[in-house]
Amino acid sequence: MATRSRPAPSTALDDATASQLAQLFSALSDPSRVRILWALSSGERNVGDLAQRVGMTESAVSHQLRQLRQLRLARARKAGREVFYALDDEHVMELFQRGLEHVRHR
Amino acid sequence: MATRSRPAPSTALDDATASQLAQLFSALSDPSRVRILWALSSGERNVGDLAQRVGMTESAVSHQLRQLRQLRLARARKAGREVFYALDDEHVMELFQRGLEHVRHR
DNA sequence: TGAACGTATGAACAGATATTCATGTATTGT
DNA sequence: ACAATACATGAATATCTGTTCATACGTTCA
Repeated sequence: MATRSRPAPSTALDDATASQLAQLFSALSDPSRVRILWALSSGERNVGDLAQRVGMTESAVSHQLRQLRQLRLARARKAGREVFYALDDEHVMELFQRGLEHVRHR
Repeated sequence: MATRSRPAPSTALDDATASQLAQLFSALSDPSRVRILWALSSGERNVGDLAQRVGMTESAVSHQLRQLRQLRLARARKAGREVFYALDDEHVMELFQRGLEHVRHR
């Protein structure tokens, strides 16, 4: 059996990249946003729907969604007077899965 | 080609788990901690060494290391008057890799 | 056109967080 | 025993962050 190799960062991490990484994880560092993103994992949702699911006011949800949009974690699609939000890519859920492994594995 | 399936959370996310997830990501949401953890990825380091590498005071590093210890992201090994820190498991670097994919992929 | 609806936005406030500074504790060397 | 070293800790402070509240904007319906 081969030795289990590390993920191997191999290279140095410059300040800018460290900040970008931190910013990304920062978007996932709040329970409300985690629940919003999780709710989006099952498909598009509009703001009111999200607000109801996560138990927040629409305003609070809207504020958080803006942040998620800016970090390209969620994207918006306008339809009439509603705005449907969706995950922008699969990375978020992958991060959640990894995170859950750590949390559950204590 | 088969349809690319989602990571599929499948189940609901209770508040406690959402908070735990958020707490984990919160530990990775600061540039200083990111750099500390990254420095640890190449092996054990003592506090002074870390402080020098990331350009922080030993006190500041020590404060952050406590947090990382409490969240089981880093562990300490005392040797004489030095304390060597190391990553507590591989999950962190896996999360960093995924995070970098997102950051670099825009 | 006017009212109702869905969402966004800005200001304000409360709570969280990172760093600094001063000090404390344990260990080593003389 | 004393001084120096390595690290930890608590308090204080400045900054950041999430929510609320009031309000504004765009859309639909009557």
